[in-house]
Amino acid sequence: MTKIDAARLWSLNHRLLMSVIATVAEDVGALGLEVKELFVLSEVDEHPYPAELAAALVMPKPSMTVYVKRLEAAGFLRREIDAADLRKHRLLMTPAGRKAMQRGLTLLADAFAERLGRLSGSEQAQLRGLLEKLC
Amino acid sequence: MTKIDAARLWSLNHRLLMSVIATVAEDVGALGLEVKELFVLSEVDEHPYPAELAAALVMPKPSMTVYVKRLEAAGFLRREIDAADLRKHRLLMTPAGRKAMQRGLTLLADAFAERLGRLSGSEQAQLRGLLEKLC
DNA sequence: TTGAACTGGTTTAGTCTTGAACTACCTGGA
DNA sequence: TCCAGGTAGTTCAAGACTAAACCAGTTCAA
Repeated sequence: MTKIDAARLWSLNHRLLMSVIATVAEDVGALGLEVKELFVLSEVDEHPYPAELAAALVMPKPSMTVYVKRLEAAGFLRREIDAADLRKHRLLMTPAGRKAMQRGLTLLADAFAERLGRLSGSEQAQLRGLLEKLC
Repeated sequence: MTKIDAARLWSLNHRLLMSVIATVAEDVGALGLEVKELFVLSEVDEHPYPAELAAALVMPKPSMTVYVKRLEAAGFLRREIDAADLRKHRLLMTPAGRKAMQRGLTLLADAFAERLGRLSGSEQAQLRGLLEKLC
């Protein structure tokens, strides 16, 4: 694969993601969530601290402050001081947050699945394996 | 593949792309280009009008106005009125623009290739085939 | 214990992005 | 010909984003 081919591959991939986001933005918004907020929510269980989340999602810390604040105001997230390190804010998803997250992820998955539908089952499994190696 | 799996797959893919962008941002900037401007440049040959470009790259028209203006000011692009339709601005890449584009794409490809290096040659070919079906 | 260096999170201030409204132009039907 | 409805591109104001500076709490070597 030449270098320009790799860039082309990258660009195809990028366009795919952007168009899936554009497709679901409105329906996700109806849940009271922005798409980026949905991504944040979806990683809270695995990365329960803002700084960790920011690193995991490749976004600056101040942006995370904003998202967490909005998610908290919307009742999707609670935060409590970590007893072991008083600088840290441990994030906890509320039941409403979990529900919104699951609905949002379903919307995203449906839109993506519509694209994925162009692949056979075994091709989908292949793709999954390849992407996991890349991440 | 369940719906949540598809969302997971999507999220893996998204994180991969964002981290590749973050990696190359500085070096691409040294060429006098933002990463998004690089994407714009790379599609100019195929979509020589701003509205077309905006649609192809899944971005709003006003953003395209800004990018085109910057690329023009940087000497990477020229624009001329389309004789057949005076509303249209036909975009033409300058030699400097083409050079910057090629260098930028190489940087992007290198960063992506570093990730791709985790895959065997046949796996890379598989990935390419799968993404082409999806786009 | 002290304090220098570090880390988590927030604030601020300035930049970037984009929805809505606009101008200029095109098209097709009366 | 004329005009109503549509498209290309821009402008502007408002909202989103983030780099830099900051505060609070932690760590660890002296």
